[in-house]
Amino acid sequence: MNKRAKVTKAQIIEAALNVAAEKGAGKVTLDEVAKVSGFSKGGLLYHFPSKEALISAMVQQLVDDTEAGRQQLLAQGDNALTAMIKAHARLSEQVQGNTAMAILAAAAEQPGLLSPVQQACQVLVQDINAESGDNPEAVLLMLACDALWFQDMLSISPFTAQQKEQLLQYMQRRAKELMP
Amino acid sequence: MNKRAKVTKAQIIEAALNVAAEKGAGKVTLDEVAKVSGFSKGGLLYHFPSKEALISAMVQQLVDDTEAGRQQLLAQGDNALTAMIKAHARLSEQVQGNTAMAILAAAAEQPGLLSPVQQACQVLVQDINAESGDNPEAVLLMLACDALWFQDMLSISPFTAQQKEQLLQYMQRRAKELMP
DNA sequence: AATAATAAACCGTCTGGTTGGTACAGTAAA
DNA sequence: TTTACTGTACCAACCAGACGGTTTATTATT
Repeated sequence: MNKRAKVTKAQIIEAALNVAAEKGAGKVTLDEVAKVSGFSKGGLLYHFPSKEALISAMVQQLVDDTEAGRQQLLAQGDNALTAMIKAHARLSEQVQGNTAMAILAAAAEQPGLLSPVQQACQVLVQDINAESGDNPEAVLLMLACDALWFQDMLSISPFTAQQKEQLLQYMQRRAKELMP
Repeated sequence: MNKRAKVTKAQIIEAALNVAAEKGAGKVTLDEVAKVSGFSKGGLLYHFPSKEALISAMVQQLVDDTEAGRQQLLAQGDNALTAMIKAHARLSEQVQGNTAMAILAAAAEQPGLLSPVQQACQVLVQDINAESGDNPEAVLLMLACDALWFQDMLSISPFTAQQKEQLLQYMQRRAKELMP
């Protein structure tokens, strides 16, 4: 059934994300994902005809989740910058640490699987540029936010949780100033 | 001999970086590095007792190179922020694109190999905070610069080369303003 | 409603290939 | 003679994917 298949696919992706988060990006193997998800390897390959397809789906889901969260914040009245900052902060907390690192590292094996991420970035830049009147300060804020996220992703953040919190608050204040 | 060994090690690391840049992070195998470097697999393992040791050396070299470039700029009279921005820009051009992505992705397989990177980041933040009088704007600029580098690394930059150039120029102007 | 037919979802094993690493005998240089 | 390798042969583990078979759900037929 269509619905059942969707649920199964989601479960497999979730399992893959867990494997990546817990064992590291290099350990995302079909066998391991099968074991964790509870489905068989054959079942995996029925839904995702190749490992690449699975990783691609993982990336897509991350992008979709982030974008959905951002849209929700926009609908609540936040400006593009603020929404982005909040969405990223939320994502950083979501699964403590390295879920996304895993995806990116896995995707790095097959360059090109990150193109959905790039597209999402482009949309973001356009939104922010449009709303800020091409103010480079706004783009800088966006980039700084990205960097915090990248650092968390790779567990190389030079900041304490407290410092990061202060930074994010400062950024949100700044975001309100910049957006008319 | 010590000198000869050093040269050989450097050649092996360079070969490994090339493999990573050309074939992707996941394809950095001992056999491939041996083939590209011109040394035998036995030779590799003589100098780097494990793959982990090799990757660790790759990361360390990247960090050292970047830090050396930054120190050079500092010695020439640039302030900490400007030096950092220039050093990153240089690094982005250096090997067109994905050398560093490869290192990071490879390192992601063995979490913890990135700790030299984290340490380097901490030093950077301290330098910039000290020199700017803990101005959060300076940290923001640094983060934005980081983000540009991360984006290049993963080939997900939403900017054209021209746009990035303009951004970097804007950032350098801003850096001069912020630094007394 | 019972049954048969068909398709979708899923299982578990097998295979061919790759990988990191070992062992070791031998060669060349310093 | 020690250091720096070469080259080969080898191994155990791992891995992606193929494959044939089995169960479950849906549809068609009687």
